[in-house]
Amino acid sequence: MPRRGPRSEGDARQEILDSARASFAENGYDRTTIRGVATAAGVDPALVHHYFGTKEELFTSSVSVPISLATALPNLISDDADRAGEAIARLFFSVWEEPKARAALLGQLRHALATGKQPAIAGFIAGAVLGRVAERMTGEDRELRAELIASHLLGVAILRYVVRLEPIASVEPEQIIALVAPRIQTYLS
Amino acid sequence: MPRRGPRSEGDARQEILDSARASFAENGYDRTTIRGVATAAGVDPALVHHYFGTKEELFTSSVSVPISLATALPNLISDDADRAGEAIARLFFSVWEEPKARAALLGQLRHALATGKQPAIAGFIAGAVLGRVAERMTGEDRELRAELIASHLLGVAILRYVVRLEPIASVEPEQIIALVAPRIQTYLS
DNA sequence: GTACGATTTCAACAGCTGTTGAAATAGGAG
DNA sequence: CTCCTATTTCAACAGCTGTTGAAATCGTAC
Repeated sequence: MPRRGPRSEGDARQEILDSARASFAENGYDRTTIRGVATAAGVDPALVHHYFGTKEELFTSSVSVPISLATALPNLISDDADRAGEAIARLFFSVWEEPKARAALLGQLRHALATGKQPAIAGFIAGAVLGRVAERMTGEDRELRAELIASHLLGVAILRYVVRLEPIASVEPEQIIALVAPRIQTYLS
Repeated sequence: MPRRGPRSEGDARQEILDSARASFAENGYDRTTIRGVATAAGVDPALVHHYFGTKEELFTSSVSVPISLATALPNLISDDADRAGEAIARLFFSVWEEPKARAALLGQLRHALATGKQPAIAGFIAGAVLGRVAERMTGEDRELRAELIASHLLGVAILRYVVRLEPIASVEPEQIIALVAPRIQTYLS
């Protein structure tokens, strides 16, 4: 079945993307090398530059996986206000426990933490999550309380997925949800 | 007044230490270069290696500032159990709001996050803080609840001092304490 | 003054990095 | 077969990195 363009398109390309995503998540941005990614993918370093341009573009391409967070969040709060905290916590883990999304989020998180610049993480956390949550909140210090919710979940993600501190790293998500959800709930109202 | 050894000891040495601490806190470990530290201190790069050995040793020397956390924590919990959450939050900010300690902690935090290895941050967070807190706690999941307290404070530190997300970055510490302390308190008992 | 030790600098090494341009290879279209 | 295009590799560049050893500078003791 002949087609226009390369027949095996996306073969080596996909392997490069997967290797890059894994390395960015595991080693962080600075310690990820083009040569390392190429070797892990079994190709020449120049091929990485051929498909994706610079290292920063490779990073953007590899950690950009569709996250259903932004669209799902508003419903959580408006639907059942009493269990919104639990719903947020559950959604948080449903995303982070998926291997591919976890690797992508780890890459973005470590990159934002390494550079320390707002644009990277502002569009990541603030834009996608915080804004949606704060919109539906009421009372004083809406934005600050929304950021406190984010800070708690962010800290959990770091201790569990980056630092892998025990026992929080190996415990079942439900056990964490049961503990965190009530505290999130008190921030919401 | 002649003394044995160099009379101006600790002059350039101290400037190197300060420049290194500032750079590790501002740029992280990987993006901190010996040449950059030397230039900021107004000395030759070789002098940095003369006083401190390798880059890792320079890092250890510059971010090791005495933190009063470990000794102060046990008292906080045993003394007034009802306000232990507030006391912990207040102690947390009393350390982080001091510029020199903040720079040192930022350096250690970014280093631990960049490498992702447990030894660095395990001895830092788990050893110094979590152990002391968990010791005084009662009930089920002591360690997990202690780590959840740590995760919240860790997230606050990252959003406020690393990412500098508004409004949490510019708000008065007391305002954050007033909101965070009650949630910490519920984790304790 | 000379001598000596600490402080500081010069110059350079070997290694790794991102990146690039040209060359080689493949596999289907005509 | 030949041609063409896409895929892939080779070889190398320029730059920055941590690190080192020898040389120079400085201040004090004698």
